[in-house]
Amino acid sequence: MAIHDVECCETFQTHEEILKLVNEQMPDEDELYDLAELFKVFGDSTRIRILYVLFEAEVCVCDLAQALHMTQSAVSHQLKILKQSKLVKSRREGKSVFYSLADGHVRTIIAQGREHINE
Amino acid sequence: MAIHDVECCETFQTHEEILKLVNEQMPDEDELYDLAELFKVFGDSTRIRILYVLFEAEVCVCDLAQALHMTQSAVSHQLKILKQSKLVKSRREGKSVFYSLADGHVRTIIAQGREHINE
DNA sequence: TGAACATATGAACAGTTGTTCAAATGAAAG
DNA sequence: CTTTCATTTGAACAACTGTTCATATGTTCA
Repeated sequence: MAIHDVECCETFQTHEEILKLVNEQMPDEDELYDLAELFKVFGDSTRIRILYVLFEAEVCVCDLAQALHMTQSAVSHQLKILKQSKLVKSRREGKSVFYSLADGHVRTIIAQGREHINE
Repeated sequence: MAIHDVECCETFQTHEEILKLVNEQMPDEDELYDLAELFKVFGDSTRIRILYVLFEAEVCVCDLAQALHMTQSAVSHQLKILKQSKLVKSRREGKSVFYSLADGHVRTIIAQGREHINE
C-alpha cells in the first residue's frame, strides 16, 4: 500500500489509481476557476433572457431594456458581465451600442442545458 | 406604427418584428428559472471538481473528500445540490454511498464551456 | 443493544451577486 | 459650446451562497 494512501471507507484497492486518473484529467486550478466563472454567467435568468433576445437579432441596449421590461442600467450592468466572458460583442453606431452573440458555444450550452431539464 | 411600439433609439422599423420573434422563441418563465438554476450548479469550482472526479469513476463521499482535500460535510452539501439538479445519482452500499454521473449532458456542457474559455 | 463508521443536515457566518439610484461619459445636432 | 439622447459606471443595499461546526441519521458488527 502506497504511503499516501489513507484509510477511507475501510477499503484500499482502487483509491490510488483513481486519484492518479483524476489528477491527470482534472484541469488546473486557473481553468477550473474560469470554467466556474463562465457558468456563473449563465446562472442568472436575466442574462439568459438577454441571450435569447440576441439569438434572434442584434439589438441596442434600450431595445433590450424594453423587450425585457428592465431598466437600461440593469441591462447595461448585465451586458458588461456577458461581454467580459466573451459571450456577446458590441458595436457602436452613433449614439447607440448594438450587442450580438460572440460565438456559437452560447447556443450549444443553452441547448444542452435545456435538454437536460426537459428530460 | 403599432400602438405598443414605443420610441427607442429614435428608430421604429424593426422593433415590432423583433419583439414578436423573441416572444415566440423565449422559453416561459419557469423554464428560464430552471435553466438558470441548472447553470448555477456548474458555477462553482468545487462542484466542477466533483464532476471531474465522477468523470473517471463512481466514488463514495469520503473518497471525494480525500481527493479534493475538503471536509466530508462540505462535499456532502455539494453532492446534495448536484443530485437535486439530477447531474449525479447515488447508490448505497453498506455504510458507504457511491455517487456517479446521472447522464451525458454533464460532459457535453463542461466540454463546451472549456472550449469557449480556451478560444 | 451499544460502539464505530459513513453520510446527511441545520444553523451561523463571511463573502458574493443583482438591482436601484444618482451621476458620469460619449456622440450627434443645433 | 450647449443640449439631448444612449449608455456606462459606482455606491449602497437586500438577497443568496459555500463553508464550518455541531449534531443527527443510517448501517454494520460485536
